[in-house]
Amino acid sequence: MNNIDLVKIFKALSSEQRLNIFIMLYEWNQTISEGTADCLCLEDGVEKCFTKTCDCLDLSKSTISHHFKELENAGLINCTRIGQSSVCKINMKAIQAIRDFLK
Amino acid sequence: MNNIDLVKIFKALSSEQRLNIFIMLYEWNQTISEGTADCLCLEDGVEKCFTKTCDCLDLSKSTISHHFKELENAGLINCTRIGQSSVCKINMKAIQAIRDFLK
DNA sequence: TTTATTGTTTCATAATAATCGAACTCTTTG
DNA sequence: CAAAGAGTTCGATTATTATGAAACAATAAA
Repeated sequence: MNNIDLVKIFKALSSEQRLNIFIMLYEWNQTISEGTADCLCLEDGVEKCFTKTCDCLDLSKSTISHHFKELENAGLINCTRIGQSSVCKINMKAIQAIRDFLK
Repeated sequence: MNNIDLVKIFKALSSEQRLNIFIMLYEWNQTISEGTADCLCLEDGVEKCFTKTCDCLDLSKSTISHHFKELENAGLINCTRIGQSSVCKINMKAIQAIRDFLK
């Protein structure tokens, strides 16, 4: 993990809205691994993460779609589409890279 | 450490130049704690960090001054002036906050 | 096969951030 | 005290980012 990658990660988390989105996704993923999720969970990811995020934030879906893309480009999440649902997974390697920062 | 504080930290590290500056400061601080620093070290910080940074980067000192200020505002470093020298210290609490991210 | 639903992409705009030169303050040195 | 050195602040410019409306594609439902 070189500096450029960390810059991409830090940049992705440097907007309050995107950090909010990321934290929500992270917590939803946790409820899945705990088995307490209140949603259908496909392929170990959060189902309908996009819709759920739109419900939680006062932003247009267009903007939220842009934010998802930035988180994905930074390698923080992986999103796929299953039917009409967007399924979203946290990339724990990126999290680990943050935790290893300057260690 | 709430989200806002993390946003400030991530924002401060989200520019390639500022991340470079921060990593240099971090490493200079380490040479001090190892006792291998080649400079006079005042108050457990890096002496002449500003001048040294200006020597390492192709940026105006005005711009570098702004970057220092942003790192300081984010709580990542603490700078003081001793004589003509700017003395700079890494705030390890901020580093720890990053490492604790979503833990 | 229409009609919703879900999300993406394009385009434009407003807001932020990065950068630098020049003028400035404070400190040291001659 | 004059001159030089170390950083800061101000003002302006350029580059980047955040945002949303509208058109779009893909899927599901009626």
